[in-house]
Amino acid sequence: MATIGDVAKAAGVSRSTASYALSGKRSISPEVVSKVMAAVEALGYAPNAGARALATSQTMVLGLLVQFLQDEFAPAMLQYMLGVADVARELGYDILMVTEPDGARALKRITDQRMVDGVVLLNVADDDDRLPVLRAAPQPGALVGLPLDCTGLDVFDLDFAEAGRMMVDHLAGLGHREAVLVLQPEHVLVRGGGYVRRLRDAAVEQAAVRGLLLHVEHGESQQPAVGAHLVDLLDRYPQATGLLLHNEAAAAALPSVLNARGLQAPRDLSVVGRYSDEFARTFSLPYSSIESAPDRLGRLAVRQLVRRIEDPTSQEPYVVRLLQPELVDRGSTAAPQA
Amino acid sequence: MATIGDVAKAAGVSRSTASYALSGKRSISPEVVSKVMAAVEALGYAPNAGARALATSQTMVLGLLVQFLQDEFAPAMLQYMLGVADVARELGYDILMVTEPDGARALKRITDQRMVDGVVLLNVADDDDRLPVLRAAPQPGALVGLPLDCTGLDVFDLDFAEAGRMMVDHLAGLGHREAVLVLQPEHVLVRGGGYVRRLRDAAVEQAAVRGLLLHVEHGESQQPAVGAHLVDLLDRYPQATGLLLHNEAAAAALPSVLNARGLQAPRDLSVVGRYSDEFARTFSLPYSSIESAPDRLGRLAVRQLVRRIEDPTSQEPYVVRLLQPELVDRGSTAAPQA
DNA sequence: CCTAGTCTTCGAACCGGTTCGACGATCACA
DNA sequence: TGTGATCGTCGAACCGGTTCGAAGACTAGG
Repeated sequence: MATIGDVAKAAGVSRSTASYALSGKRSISPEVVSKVMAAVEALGYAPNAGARALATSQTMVLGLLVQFLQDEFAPAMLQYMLGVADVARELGYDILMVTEPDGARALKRITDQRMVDGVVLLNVADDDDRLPVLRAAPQPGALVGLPLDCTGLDVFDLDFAEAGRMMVDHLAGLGHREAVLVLQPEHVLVRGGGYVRRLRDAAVEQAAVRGLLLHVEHGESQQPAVGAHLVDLLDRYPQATGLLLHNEAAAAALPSVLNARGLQAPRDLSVVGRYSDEFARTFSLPYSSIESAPDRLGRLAVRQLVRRIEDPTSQEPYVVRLLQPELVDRGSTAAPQA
Repeated sequence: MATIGDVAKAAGVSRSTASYALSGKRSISPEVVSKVMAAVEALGYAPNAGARALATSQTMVLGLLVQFLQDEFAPAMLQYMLGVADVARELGYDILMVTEPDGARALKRITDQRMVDGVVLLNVADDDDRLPVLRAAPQPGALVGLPLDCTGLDVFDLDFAEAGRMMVDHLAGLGHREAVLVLQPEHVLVRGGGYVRRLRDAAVEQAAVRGLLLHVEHGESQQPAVGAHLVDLLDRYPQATGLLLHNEAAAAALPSVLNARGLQAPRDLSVVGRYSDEFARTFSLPYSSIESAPDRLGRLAVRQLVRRIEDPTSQEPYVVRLLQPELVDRGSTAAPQA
């Protein structure tokens, strides 16, 4: 494989001149530049990433830490990843994907060894054990998911509290007086999934304000338990005219459950979910939902991360950006029947 | 950040001695080894990946080339990726994930720049434009997906022809005389998705052998077209008692379609799919199916790839391994009603 | 007592880039 | 005609590891 030394020799110049001709960091005469370019072409030269990383202490690689936790919905994670990968490439970075269960150790490894210039953490929990490692690392990091303590980090997430309020307002505004809120499994909350708590608490509070009787339930995440649980809920709350779903698996399972009972939304039940449009299309879900915008979050996180990488001296304060949720109307809600 | 020079100084030895103490490639006295270890611990030393890559010409990173093509089912891809990532880490490798639409160029970039020690290609098409690049690269590669020309590469895939035969045999064996086979969209075949062709041709041939009247149809991949198409099929082939699905989106959409018509499997229709068990659980699909074992394929590919990386002189012949499909019985087939 | 061999350790070179300081040539200006 | 910039290029050092050859100390054997 050709090195820059070979290129220099072929062009009849020194290594440093070849380097400057390629980088443009010093002025080099046009003739020399074109001779160097010709040599590059002829030899098929490509700079060695390791050598360049050593010399510049930049790898042009971003770490992407994903965790595929039991009880969380894997396909949803993919959308964050794709957003991240997309915009990273646009900005000239490659992605080192790390899926190890022990995220803290993996993070320590890739930052200590200088494999990456920065890191994006997905699936951040309230009290995520990766955060102390990230704060101690010399590379900057960006989070997708809001932890309890955000100091020293750029954080991006959906405003789940606002999402909870929106769902409640939407149903209350249509005149509903009783509804059921199906959350992620309790598991997820206990493990530190703060987004579940934030949506729940805000929904409960807003329900009180609007005079909506709201039954809060933790759902399941795997079939057939998801379906059975939904059936059970329909039995237990026969008065409820609204259903709020903060649980992908439950949303995906709902059509069959309603079908089996001969129920239709919005005729018999108004339904509002919280999932991405992409998800809705994949599962052909006919329910209005609050868009969770995973790819947008991933993109924002990378953009901010790269800004920090490329201007390390910047005193720009750390951001905690909570995206304003939007309700996508798919016509699954209406005023309750008299 | 501490370098090996700092470690050496702290331990009172030369850099080379420190290196040998850590790698164990030459015998070093136990006292010196423990002094070096202590220094490593005290300084929090971790070797710089770039420097090590430069010196050893090994990056301990594998490239993973994924393509998220329109009309192909994205969540299915995730499972291949997870299998690959898992076993790579077990073997000490990290994963550089590349999702660029122009896979050939991306592959050239990461191999030319020596960012990876080897490459796994997912989603390989009949006449994949990444293959010439891979064959010309100095690093070995492994494919998941069978192209037309396998020379010089290790290839892993499900035996789709056998899968087609198995589906047909299963229904024919139960006494069915007429069935519909729903394939991936024609798009996928035209683009070079050989697995569609292989399954189809084998199914058609076996249907002739077994005297089964088989209607071959290309399905859709997005809602609501998928569902509409299934409805249309039920109308067009009222005599068919069997349904074969080689199309994830169609499988996912089928429950609602059957429900809406008041049909049940296997009472009214025998159904056999071709998707992974993981997929079946996620979508709570009650249909028997041929397991496509994506994570197993990913794991096999990485194991073989790493074997090649670690023994580059090996004359071991290239393998083309087609996994024997297995039918997972979920009770959705029965003898046709008289 | 001398020599050959073993065990540890060290110094130097190398991997392939980037970058700094210096140097010679050219040019404008006094 | 001498002086000071400016331009283009080169050599050398450096990034942080690994590895080879050699050298010194010590041991064993003749």
